[in-house]
Amino acid sequence: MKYDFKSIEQKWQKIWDEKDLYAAKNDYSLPKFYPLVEFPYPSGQGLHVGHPRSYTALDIVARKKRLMGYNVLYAMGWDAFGLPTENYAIKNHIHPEIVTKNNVANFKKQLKSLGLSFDWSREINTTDPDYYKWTQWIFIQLFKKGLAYKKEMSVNWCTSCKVVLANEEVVNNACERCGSEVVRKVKSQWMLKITEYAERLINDLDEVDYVERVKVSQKNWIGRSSGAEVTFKTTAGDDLLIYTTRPDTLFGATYMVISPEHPMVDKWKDLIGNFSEVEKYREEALRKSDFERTELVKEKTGVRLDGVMGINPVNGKEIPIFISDYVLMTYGTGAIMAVPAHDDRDWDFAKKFSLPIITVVAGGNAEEAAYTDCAEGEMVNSEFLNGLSVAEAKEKIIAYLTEEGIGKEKVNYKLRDWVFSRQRYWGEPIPMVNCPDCGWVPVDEKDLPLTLPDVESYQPTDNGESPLSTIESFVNTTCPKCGKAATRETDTMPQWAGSSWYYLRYCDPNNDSALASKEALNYWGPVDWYNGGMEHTTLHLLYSRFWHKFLYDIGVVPTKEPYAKRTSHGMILGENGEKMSKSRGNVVNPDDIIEEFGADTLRIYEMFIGDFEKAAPWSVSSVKGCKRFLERIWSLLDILTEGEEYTSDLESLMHKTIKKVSYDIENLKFNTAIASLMSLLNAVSDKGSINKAEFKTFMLLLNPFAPHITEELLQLAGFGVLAEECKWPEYSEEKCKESTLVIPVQINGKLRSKLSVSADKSEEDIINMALSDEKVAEFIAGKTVLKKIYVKGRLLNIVVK
RNA sequence: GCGGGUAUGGCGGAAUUGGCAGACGCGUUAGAUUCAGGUUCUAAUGGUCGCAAGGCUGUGCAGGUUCGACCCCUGUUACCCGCACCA
Repeated sequence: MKYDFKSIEQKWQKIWDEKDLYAAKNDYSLPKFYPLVEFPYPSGQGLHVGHPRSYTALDIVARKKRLMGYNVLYAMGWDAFGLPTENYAIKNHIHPEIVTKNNVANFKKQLKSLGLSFDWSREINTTDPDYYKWTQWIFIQLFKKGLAYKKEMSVNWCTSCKVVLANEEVVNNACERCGSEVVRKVKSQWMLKITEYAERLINDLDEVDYVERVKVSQKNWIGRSSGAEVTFKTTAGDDLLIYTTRPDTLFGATYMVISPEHPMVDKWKDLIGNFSEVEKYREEALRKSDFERTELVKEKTGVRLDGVMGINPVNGKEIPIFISDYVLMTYGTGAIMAVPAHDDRDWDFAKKFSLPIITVVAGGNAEEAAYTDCAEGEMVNSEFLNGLSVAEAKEKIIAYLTEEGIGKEKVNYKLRDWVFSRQRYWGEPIPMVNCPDCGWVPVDEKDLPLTLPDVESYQPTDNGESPLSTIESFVNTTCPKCGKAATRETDTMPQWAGSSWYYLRYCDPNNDSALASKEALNYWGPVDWYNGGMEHTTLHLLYSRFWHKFLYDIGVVPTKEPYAKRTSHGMILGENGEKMSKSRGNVVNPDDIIEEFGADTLRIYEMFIGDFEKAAPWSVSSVKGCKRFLERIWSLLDILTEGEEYTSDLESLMHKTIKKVSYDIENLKFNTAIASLMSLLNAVSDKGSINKAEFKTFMLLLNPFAPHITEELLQLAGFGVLAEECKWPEYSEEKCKESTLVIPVQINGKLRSKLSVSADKSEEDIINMALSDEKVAEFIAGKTVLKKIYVKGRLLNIVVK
């Protein structure tokens, strides 16, 4: 009989669907397991072969856990708001809702053809008003707690998308999505105060099981540094507040630098002798993009403010003040003290402007370079700090500054607040009303969802306002508080909003009185295992952790962290080793692979392709190899014999394979799990027969990877049950052991012989056997045996001279 | 520049975490089956010397620790990813 994958896969997908086999049970007494994969943006291009890598991996975990008796919630949905859909709608004059609907239908068909065991009854869509009702509800809660606020600010404006971008979405001063130039523009924006959670977002990483590189990138993104804020007096009378991570070096501060945007520059206009020069520099700096600023990294620029001097608070010395674009208004206080002896940037700057360099930590050579890595050094030239270590000096100076009232310990973060407004149509309307008397008032919660109005044109306006601003019936409303005429906010939310809490909705997707019931959240939360791409490890992960923590604070969710475990898969590259893209012409369409080789082959291949966490290039011939493996599995039917127990020559291998596959699935080592199943197949082929007990175990081990063919084979072999009704095979540690061992014998670390011994032989026996072994004897003849090292069951090394 | 990572056959990758390097798969070669192509089967396959038994050598490079190093330490090179003067 031929392996007809097409009809087999269709048959079983239909059966699974009809039996609703993978629906998570609402029986909260069962042990639960909640795996999660990032829900896709349903783009017009359809599924990419990268998607199934993640989905199949956790599908394997989900299927295994079900066989182990867990109640598993594995669900899928659509992160469907977003620019590409809107742009497509504008271009083709089709409502984004229709575009979304079509794309979703296509994605769903594709996902189903992969045989993924999603609970489709829990499907969600961020553009569904029943869903975004709760996205809006969360926003209102944030507003009520003072975590959403409006701010007039200079924002990144994409000249092509005509939209404000978050800092995080700007890459090299170009728009992350379209690559166009980004310029600065002042707008009033809704902001979310994620910075208030910075400390907890770092600290609570200790409580979760994330792969290390993900933790590191979260920490770097938040960027905590601890130091001190110090007040410097000036000859102008005004104070300058600076931030430093090295307050211990205060005696080495020989000048100050403030950001060109610093408000004092204007305030001192009349005092500054060279103001026209200063103004010119400032204009240049403002015009420069961040990218240009970075390109100038080698050469420091700046202008001294003539007529104003800073005063070092610890020794009263007057020091010059400069403006320079290497100091950013957006970080710290926008002003620094410069210690050229112990900071590279300050050193470069001091050299260029011939400023004094005072060493305050002994050990370096201030003439050649800044001595920055000086934690071990001893303080010098620092009056009451002399002789102390850097750490002691830090402590003492902070105590001194605090006592004198001129400074205090201070922690800073690179993390900035989240720009939450988008001037686009295809997003969740921000549910706020601007009342001339009451100010910003949230829409009454009972009036949620505030739905997107139906419009003709989604074109963004040239002045940068949202398309919603042109719809009077939407804009004009009454104040929910006082009832007077008022206007609505017309900006919409960013795509990150809907994806920040979707995993909560899966727990209870149809609830219309809460985002999910308490019982459901208590039972399912937190997500046990979340897998996704490395590209989402800073933004999406950080935003959703922030929202989750907020929801925890207001008593909505029971856990501090949303995801107990987070892993990341590597990218699938084109056959040429480059990133898959249309322009490179190396895109592989999963539909074609399924059509030609079948879903099981695609699943096996994507899991076998290499280290799950690393990028791997596509290879058509390897796909064929995986198909060949399944063909050989299929022909096991021809050599199937009766038998209720494992046969003695396969018993140990069966147990070892169960152990290996079980371990590997839990540890992201799908490639070696498959390799061990291939080895088992080779052993069975060599033997020429497989009995029913062995066959059943084999099929169950393979089932999570290749569910269709294994269901079919189990049925054909007369088991007559769904894999789902079976138990995951168990192994015994005792039976993994072989009765005879092969002990390699080394002489001076070089392999010289191998001994085949029964497993119960003692160390002494083995050494004696080795010494009388022909080859060993040859190599030790005429030499003195110095040492015999025996590693139990592993190896024997004889050291001779 | 900073942070993280990687380097193993012709290719993708294994190596129980200091104990037989190259599992498993692809590719290649030879043979069998086939009218032929494909499929399937059998065998070989890091390099090198050798008719062979076997020897030597081999995990980016240079050292070191160890009975023993792909694995640990020091230095170095190349590449990939992230961040961009964060005081």
